[in-house]
Amino acid sequence: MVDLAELLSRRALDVAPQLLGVVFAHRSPEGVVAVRITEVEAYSGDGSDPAAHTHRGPTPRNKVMFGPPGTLYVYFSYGMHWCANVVCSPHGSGEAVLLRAGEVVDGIEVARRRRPAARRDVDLARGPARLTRALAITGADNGRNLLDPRCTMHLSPRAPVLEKSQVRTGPRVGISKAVDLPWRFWLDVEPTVSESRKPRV
DNA sequence: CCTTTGATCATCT
DNA sequence: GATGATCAAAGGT
Repeated sequence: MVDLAELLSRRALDVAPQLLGVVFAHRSPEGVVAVRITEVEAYSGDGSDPAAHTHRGPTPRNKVMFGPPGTLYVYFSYGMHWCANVVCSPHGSGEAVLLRAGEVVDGIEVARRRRPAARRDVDLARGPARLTRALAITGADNGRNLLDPRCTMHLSPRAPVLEKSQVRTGPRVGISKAVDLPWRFWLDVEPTVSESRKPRV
């Protein structure tokens, strides 16, 4: 429905729900793995979001988050995991959307090999670090731009039309500041989003 | 189903 | 020196 470059030219809070249903594909020597995004979180760079990595200004780690829209911001978490964000607009504002979960829609055999601990296929990319592992995203990919046609990773150029009732919102996960802001978005009736993380309304 | 705990280290204070 | 945008295994209910 919406052109990708145009979509990413908006604020993270607007971009986040519109990334739901978009397919993230990564081709590598092992083959292509593609994931349909089912859960995201917005991190705002306007100073209103103390949970954002950019809240205290640029550092060596977060500098790519201040880059142009479409940049992939990948950071190392809890001493062993990678998590991936898509940088939003305006350029330099430090806004991004964290990719939290998805459904593997292509390359499932490769994804299973990368995620041997997953007991069920819905667990392959359920969780931000599981998603990066299924897609083989690491710190080496930090700073790549998804809008660059030469990039081995890309988002499907058009987002699907979603029923408004399909998009749910709630608090973000795993943070200690701004815990009440409802800036997490996910697709309802989604087995790739943990039931315990779907607050009742 | 749920809760607890260990793993493991870059980053920032 | 403490924290953290996490995960998986283990044990309890």
